[in-house]
This record gives sequence, C-alpha cells and structure tokens, in this order.
Amino acid sequence: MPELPEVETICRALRKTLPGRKIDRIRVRDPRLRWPVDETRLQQLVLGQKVIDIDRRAKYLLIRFEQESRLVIHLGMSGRLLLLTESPPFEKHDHVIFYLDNNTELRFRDPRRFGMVDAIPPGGLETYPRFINLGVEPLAPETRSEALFEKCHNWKRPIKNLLMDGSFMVGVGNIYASESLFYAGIHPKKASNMLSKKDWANLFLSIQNVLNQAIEKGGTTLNDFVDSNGEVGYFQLSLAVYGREGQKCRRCQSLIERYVQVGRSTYFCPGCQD
DNA sequence: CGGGCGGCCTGGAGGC
DNA sequence: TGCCTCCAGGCCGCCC
Repeated sequence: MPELPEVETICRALRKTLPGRKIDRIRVRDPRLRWPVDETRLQQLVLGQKVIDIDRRAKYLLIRFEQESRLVIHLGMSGRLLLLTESPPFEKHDHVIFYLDNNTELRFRDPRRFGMVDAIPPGGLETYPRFINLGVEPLAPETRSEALFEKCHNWKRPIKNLLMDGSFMVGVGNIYASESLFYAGIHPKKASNMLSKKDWANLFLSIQNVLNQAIEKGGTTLNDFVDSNGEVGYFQLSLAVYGREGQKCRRCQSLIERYVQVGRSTYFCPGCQD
C-alpha cells in the first residue's frame, strides 16, 4: 500500500540508477491497468529517450527525459517496480517492461491493476488531466499550516475526509491520515471548522513528522529500497493506531477503536483524540 | 456543485 | 480441503 513516503523512497532509489539510461525497448504485456495503457503513446514519447531525472508529484512518479517528455507511473495499491540486471521469467502480473541500454530492465508489476503507466508530451505537465486538481504537497517547503487553516476554517467536513481528499492535500492515504490525527490528538470526525489555527499547526506538523519518519525508515529498512531481487518495495512502519483495534494505546493505555468512515477503516484512541 | 460513496481488481484471510 | 464471502486500498465518476 504505497503512500507518499513509499513513492518518495522509490523515487530516490530510481534517481540513483536511471539517469543517463536510454529506453531501448518497451513491451506492454497487459494494458489493462487503472486506465488502459496507451502503448502507441508510450512508444512515441518514451522509446529511445534518455532519462534525465525522476520526480514525484503526489503519489505519481515522473521520469523525465532529455526531450522533456515524461513517463508517469502510479503504483495504485499493489504496484511494484523491479530493477532487474537479469531477465527472469515473467510473472503473471508483469504488465509493462522498459528495457534499458545497459542490459537492465524496469518492470512494472501490479497484481490488482490499480496502478497506471502513461506518457506526457513535452510541455504537457501543467495540463495533464490527473494533475490539474491535485492539492498541496504536505512536504513542500512552501506549504503553510496557516494557509490550510484559512482554506477550510468554515468547512464542516470531517477532518479525516479532508486529509484524504487529494484536491485538498496529496499523499495522505488512509493509514497516515489515522496516524497523523492520533499524534495531533484530533478525532477523525471532528469538523474542519472546529480546528483552530493552533490545531492546524499541530496537525500539519504531525503529518510532516509521520511522513518524514516513514521516508527515513524507507531509506534504512531496505538497502536503497531495492532488495536483492531488484524489487523496489514497501516497508513496515511502527503504527500507533492503524490496524491496532482492541490493543492498548501506547500513550494512555485506552483501547484503540475502529469504525468505518467514508468507506474506510478508521482507527483512533478515545483517550487521546477529541 | 460539493462531497459521499460505489466500483474497479486480485489475493489472502476467515468461516463453514 | 475447498468454496464462498469479505476486506484492503487510491482514485475516478456517478449521483444525491
């Protein structure tokens, strides 16, 4: 379940490997992802291109090429990227393969096919449909908690809904939403307009801390986040509330509770959050 | 028209 | 053991 920290860690791992490499061949074994893979578009915009750099926007990986076209990859919830020096037999869910000019390959594997692979033409980044409505980046230095407070101080939406709304803020999925709210001592159902400027400062700091700690952990858990099979994967984090229903809160010993909010499991500590 | 929610997809877990 | 149901998740798009 890659959230922002996993994607950021994968981005950093790819940044060490891919720049300078040229895409020699692209093979689409199964185009049926979240959106059908447009192979023609991939071949036109990516084939033969040399990688310059890797960026991240929300949970999208952006591989930028010399001619300013870009490869966009979203891992969905089960997507993985494999950097392979050999070419082991394909597995069932190896959907798209990028062969590089140094006899290595980048494989996109995604059992649940919630991910996506696409290409953006030069100059097309600002108008790319998936990016138009994206909210602020929680880890960008220009993002200020005061601005978040101003934007939603008269909204009645529950704060967890807001945190998970990608048009408000990107990268905070179900797990980190619960975790951040725990550390900020705020109940997931609390209406946004009930959060003071100080609450927002506290919450924003909690979000950043949770994300940054996960990124730090990602950098150390696996060797450069690429394991011996060449797999760029995910890591386990130490979770305070998520998945801990019925267990004791490590801070106040209350029992962690779970309920469904907007169709998603939500965990909180009744002693620490109100 | 903002926002809640269904559906996409598959594997793994749990029940019988 | 095998089958069936449920759940997980990000995100689009439907619809209230």
